[in-house]
Amino acid sequence: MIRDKSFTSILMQWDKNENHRKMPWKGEKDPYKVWVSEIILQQTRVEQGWMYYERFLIQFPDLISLAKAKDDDVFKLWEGLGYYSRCKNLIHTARYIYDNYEGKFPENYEDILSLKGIGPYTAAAIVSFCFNKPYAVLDGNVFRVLSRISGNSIPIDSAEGKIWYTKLADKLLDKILPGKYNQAIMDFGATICKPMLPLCAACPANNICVAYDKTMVNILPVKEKVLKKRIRWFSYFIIKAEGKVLVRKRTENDIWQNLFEYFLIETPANPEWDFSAISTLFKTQLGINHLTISNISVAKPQQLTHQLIKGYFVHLEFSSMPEVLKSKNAMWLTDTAVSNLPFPKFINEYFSSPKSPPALF
DNA sequence: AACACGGGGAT
DNA sequence: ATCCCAGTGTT
Repeated sequence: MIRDKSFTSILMQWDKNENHRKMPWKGEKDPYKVWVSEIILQQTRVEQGWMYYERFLIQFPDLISLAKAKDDDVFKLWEGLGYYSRCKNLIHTARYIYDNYEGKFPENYEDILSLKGIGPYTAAAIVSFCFNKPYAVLDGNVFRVLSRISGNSIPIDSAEGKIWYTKLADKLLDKILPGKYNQAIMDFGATICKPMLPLCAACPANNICVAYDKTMVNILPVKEKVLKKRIRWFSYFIIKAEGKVLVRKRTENDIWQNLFEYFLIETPANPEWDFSAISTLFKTQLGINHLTISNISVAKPQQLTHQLIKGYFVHLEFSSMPEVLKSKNAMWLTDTAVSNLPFPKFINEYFSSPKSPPALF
């Protein structure tokens, strides 16, 4: 077992003298801003979230402005950041605090933990950073640092591991300066005790680090869960009629919930569309005699955490809006209206990347 | 307890 | 290719 006190004092000493990491939200005490930063940073690299944080606070500088915002405007700011349920919960919780706490962010750990989108990590971060309360954060950085200094190979994603690391984190927390300590251990994990190629030779804690002593640094922390992946085939039909295009909001319980998309046909395998097959499909399904396919492109595949999305983009032109395409969430919109809506990267990529020449069959 | 949820950067 | 990132909600 490691000598608890020494790690804490080593870390605080390192933070005071050698930690030069700077971030826009560091030292922030406004719980609204800290909350926004922590939600943005969930499972997201600091560098990736940085600009999103700054843009978010310009448009929604306080909780009131967020509570009164339109959903799609907030999602537009979140566009491209991923994990869109974070955005949904952010809106929901802003309105909840506005309605139930008179717009003032709660300061009690349990109250904060009960809010949608806020789990143990984010609640601990908010109360320690803003109110200096003694709650230890436990994120990917902390798991890694604690696993290595203790030399523990219990999987960090097992139930047993979570309990064990929670206890150790609570024990090592600096109870006088919990906010400083929490910030320090995450900075330390991000800059010294990195996942790959950690800077062990320069590490101020290498003399008490069990993993370093036993040359186990490269195998810790241990994870037990293996990611399952699947391929999905999305064929998008960009259907235009009377100067407008068919768009719908993704409301189903699936990826990209609350983002928008074009008319989608998902197939269990590569559909290998060609002009004739698509024409037949639409003529039979829609009872339409005439349609024009102006273009078919192969989509750039997109790798998500559990899924690989592949597919096609097909442009169709109708002389008038087909009745059968007026479904529940479907809307016919102008290009201007469409440009203000949030879309998945899979779709934005298609429109932003040069397609010369179009990848035809 | 197991699983889904995005996108990007490093190795 | 693979891993992992200032995790959380759902089933």
